[in-house]
Amino acid sequence: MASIKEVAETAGVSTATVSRVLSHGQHVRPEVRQRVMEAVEKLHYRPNLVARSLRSQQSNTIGLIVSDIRNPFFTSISRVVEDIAYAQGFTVLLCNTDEDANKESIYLQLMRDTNVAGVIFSPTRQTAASLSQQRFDFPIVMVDRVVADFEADTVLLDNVEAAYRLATHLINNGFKRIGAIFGETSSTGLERQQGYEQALRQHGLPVLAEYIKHTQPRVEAGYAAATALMKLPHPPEAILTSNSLTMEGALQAIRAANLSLPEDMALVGFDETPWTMLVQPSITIIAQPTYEIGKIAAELLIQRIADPSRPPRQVILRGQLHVRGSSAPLRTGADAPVR
Amino acid sequence: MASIKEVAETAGVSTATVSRVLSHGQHVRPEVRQRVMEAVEKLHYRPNLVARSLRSQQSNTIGLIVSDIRNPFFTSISRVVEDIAYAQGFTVLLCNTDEDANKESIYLQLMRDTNVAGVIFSPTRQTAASLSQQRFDFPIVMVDRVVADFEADTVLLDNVEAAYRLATHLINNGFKRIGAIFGETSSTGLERQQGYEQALRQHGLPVLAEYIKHTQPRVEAGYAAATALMKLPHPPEAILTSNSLTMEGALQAIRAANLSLPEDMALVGFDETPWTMLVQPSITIIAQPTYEIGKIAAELLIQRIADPSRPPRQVILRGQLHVRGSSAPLRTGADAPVR
DNA sequence: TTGTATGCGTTATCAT
DNA sequence: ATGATAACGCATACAA
Repeated sequence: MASIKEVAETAGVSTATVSRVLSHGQHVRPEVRQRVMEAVEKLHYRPNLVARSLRSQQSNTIGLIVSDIRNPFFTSISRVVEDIAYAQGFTVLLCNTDEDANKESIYLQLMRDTNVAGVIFSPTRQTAASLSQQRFDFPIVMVDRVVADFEADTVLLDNVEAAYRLATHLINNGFKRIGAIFGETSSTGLERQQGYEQALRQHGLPVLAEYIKHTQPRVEAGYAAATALMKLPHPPEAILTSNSLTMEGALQAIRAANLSLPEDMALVGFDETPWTMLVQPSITIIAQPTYEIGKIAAELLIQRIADPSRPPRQVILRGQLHVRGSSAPLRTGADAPVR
Repeated sequence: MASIKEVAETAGVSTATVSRVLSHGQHVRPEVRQRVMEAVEKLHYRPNLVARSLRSQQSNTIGLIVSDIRNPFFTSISRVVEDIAYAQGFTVLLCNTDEDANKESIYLQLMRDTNVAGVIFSPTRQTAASLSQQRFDFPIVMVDRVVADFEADTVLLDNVEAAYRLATHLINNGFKRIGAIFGETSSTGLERQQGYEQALRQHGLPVLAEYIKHTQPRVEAGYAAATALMKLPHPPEAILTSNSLTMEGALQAIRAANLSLPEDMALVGFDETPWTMLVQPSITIIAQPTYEIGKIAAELLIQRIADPSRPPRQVILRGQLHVRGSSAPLRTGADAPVR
């Protein structure tokens, strides 16, 4: 690979001039610029980004730290982030943490070592709690999850409201005993639990500890939790899940238990996935505006990279409730179907 | 951030010694090493990876270039690749190309500029055709798709065989008029078409051009193609799709047309996704060993980074046929269900 | 075993 | 407007 030095030589100028031409392009005669460009063409010269980064103390890489790219929510976020990054000349370092605080810490370290321009991060509660005591020399945008006492741009769903709406929908459709499965590792799970409890209380329904499960955001965990719920002496009539992975597990469990949806067990959850509309009945969900979330997060980050002094913003988006068959009203009395 | 120079000073040694301690750790007295380590601790020193990369002319970053991370196949591959990379001290640069040769070329350029250690690449046919005329100063492992006249480690499914098996399964179950939707941008689509045609011919069935659609690997494309197939004067009895995205679209189209699966229209395809087992009837598919594919690709790459002279390997894996309800035998005559 | 000095490929400062 | 040169942080050849 040709270096800037060789370009300078074949163009008959100094490396400084070549650099000027290629960077800002100011203060250089058109004729000289021409010669430089020709040399660049001829040698197929490409600036070495590593050297440039070392010298300029900045880079065009942004880190994306999420728990698992296979979670449809993060799959979608990742795609958008990469899109925006690409459009703005940035490149994306992908990091999966599996909700492991240790891995989060290691990746955060890596971000320092590698001199990234900034990071988009969806931290565990554990990491979120310790973040305020740390200093970073790059901006971090929090996505999906909140971090207390930490000045950072943040993009969130209004989780309390969304879960409240979801639970209220169930209640309005006649469900009274509503089990729930929340993520235990993230602030998101906590907030959604709040919304769920709010809805119950407001409608005079009891909040039962045995109806509330906390799990990792994983299919198997959802399956296990739903199974446990169904095995209760007095099982719930509906299950509310807080992410698509546990929702998937819960659906599998309901099927495995040979219960019919929604007569024997209703099911609602978060996140639009390919299958919520393909299964029958289709699943009632709160769709998160993943495109918007990712887009805003990436844009906030890139803005802050450009202007580190800009005051942090917190963007809170609203989910969209899609009412579908899995939570259809319970029919009782005369028009109830024969079981 | 403390630099190696500061560490050297506070430890009372030269930067060379610090570097030695931190790199191989050879040829240095235990006592001195101790002093250095203490200084490192005290200053919270971390080596600057950019500087290290510039100096050593290598890096710990590998590029992953795929068409779309949202394609479940690539989602899965990406996760495994990142896992293996992490375990081996590498980091992953994620690149989506949208089957766009231009974007592929840009990303390949970026890989050069950024001095990556290697790349895992799933190229379009267009790029694959021009790759043999290019030189890269980093190893590339091809995944999912073949590249002619290019010496590179490659990890593939036996696509011809898999599609052959899938089509044969349909034929054995009594389906004679089998439509198909193949990806038009990749070698994979072509190979699967071969297997499909082989199966038809071998069973004395005609290969009809109007039954074969070529599309982008996208849900909407699958929907459109399946719809076109169903609108044919003499529509097929079954549709074979070559990836999960078009399969999803095809299923939507079949539902929209109010046809019942598999009586009015059978459906089979590639790739295990959450929903193939959740929809009813569940979908017959060839499951690709995505974990294995990603793992082997990452391992081959890392091996080659360590030993560039190792002869290239081509690993061809076999898909697994999961027979499910969407391709259940056609019943005719006495035991046919009332329509 | 340890230190000195050089260079990796840029960009930026300071002359000219 | 252009060039010489230093510096970014590190690793290594060579000398001691």
